[in-house]
Amino acid sequence: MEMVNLPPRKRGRPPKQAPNHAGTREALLRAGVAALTRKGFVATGLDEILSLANVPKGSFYHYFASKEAFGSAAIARYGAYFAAKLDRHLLDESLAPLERLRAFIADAEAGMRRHEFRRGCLVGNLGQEMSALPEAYRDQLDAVFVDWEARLAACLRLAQTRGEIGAGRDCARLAHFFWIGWEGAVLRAKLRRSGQPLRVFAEGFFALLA
Amino acid sequence: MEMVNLPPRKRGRPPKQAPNHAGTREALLRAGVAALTRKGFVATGLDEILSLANVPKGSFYHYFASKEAFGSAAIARYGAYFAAKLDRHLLDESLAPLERLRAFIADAEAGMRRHEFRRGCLVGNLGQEMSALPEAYRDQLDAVFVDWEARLAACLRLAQTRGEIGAGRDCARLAHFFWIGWEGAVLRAKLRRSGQPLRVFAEGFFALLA
DNA sequence: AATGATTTTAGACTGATCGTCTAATAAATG
DNA sequence: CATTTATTAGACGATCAGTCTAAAATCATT
Repeated sequence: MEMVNLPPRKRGRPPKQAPNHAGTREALLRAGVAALTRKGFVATGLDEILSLANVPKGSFYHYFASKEAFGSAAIARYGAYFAAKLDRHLLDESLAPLERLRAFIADAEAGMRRHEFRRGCLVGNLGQEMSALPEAYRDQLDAVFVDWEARLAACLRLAQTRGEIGAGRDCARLAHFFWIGWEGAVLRAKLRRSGQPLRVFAEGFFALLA
Repeated sequence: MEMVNLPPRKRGRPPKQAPNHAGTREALLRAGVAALTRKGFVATGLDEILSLANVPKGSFYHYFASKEAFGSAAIARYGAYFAAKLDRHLLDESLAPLERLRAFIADAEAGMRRHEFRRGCLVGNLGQEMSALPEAYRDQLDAVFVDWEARLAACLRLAQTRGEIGAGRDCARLAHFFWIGWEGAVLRAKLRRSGQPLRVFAEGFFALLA
């Protein structure tokens, strides 16, 4: 865990000088993302997030209007965090395009292994729970997938111009295919506590490109 | 919904002659499978299952030791129900092997559409929730996947003997790949309320076989 | 420096809902 | 008629998301 035991929060208005400013809100979001990535929305209680972040309940409702609003912020945070991770690999000019994708996949597996395959994908988790969630999450979750797909599609198109993928292939569709299956692989990896499903899916995907 | 408004249950031992309510346990399981398929384990309250099945709360704990035991029975029930559905298609000798798989996929999509894409796969749902579930579910859920994979692998091997799949391919691995990705496709179909992700994944899978 | 406004934390409290359990009831059994 | 077996009614304590009041620490104004 990234326990960050900061000095205990003090009551009252914080000093303007100390850039501790957004610290509490940040800590809540970090703890929330971790919890939602592991257990999903419904199974995660506020108290759990609170004690994980070492923040009292009164603060939570100062920074967020409701659990629903908090979840929405957590989705946005995770989507952006993951998009950055994607770009770090997919725009890495020191590698050939498809090698970048492989690097991302290896990174993702390492990340899951680091947490003993107890954490999955926040977006996948909440997508699965959608029937029990605020309807407003639907479009937000879908938009995150669309964003990730666009980043992957760009990388695939680059691979295409370099002849690593046949000229006739629809890269947007391949990217769509990838994320559909990838979420299934993450689910299965969590169930089996193993990176093998990730590798099986990746191998199949690359075979499909060839 | 399959509402079955029977006469209200009476207290005490039921008369042997009138087995009108011999199906209490059945009704609970049916309602439970429907609820778990839609909302997963954590988000499904007992009261919801109870009112859906028109069964009083006291009865629940007569037939099941706990919610955990009930969930386990629901997994078994769903696994068997789905295996039967799989066999109905994959063993259909009036079709070529790969056409059988296509028939199953079309059936599954029709099933999801019938419920407006609000229900997904019970095993996928609970797999995703695993971090918040009784640890005993893990092996049970995995075993269901292994079973489904074996049935698909047999069908693929048959296709292989008829030349529909290249002789060098590992059918067990292909079947594994299929179920990994299929669960992702179901997840996505539920999120988008559309059968398109199912078709995109299926198309990719068949392209992989060719 | 004194005052009042602003921002944040403390944590008890509420009503709803959760899973579980005990006692009561009704038929079967001998 | 007494006992056993099968089933249900509803109470129970725990926990949930969310609210509210008050206290505390700083800022802004003078």
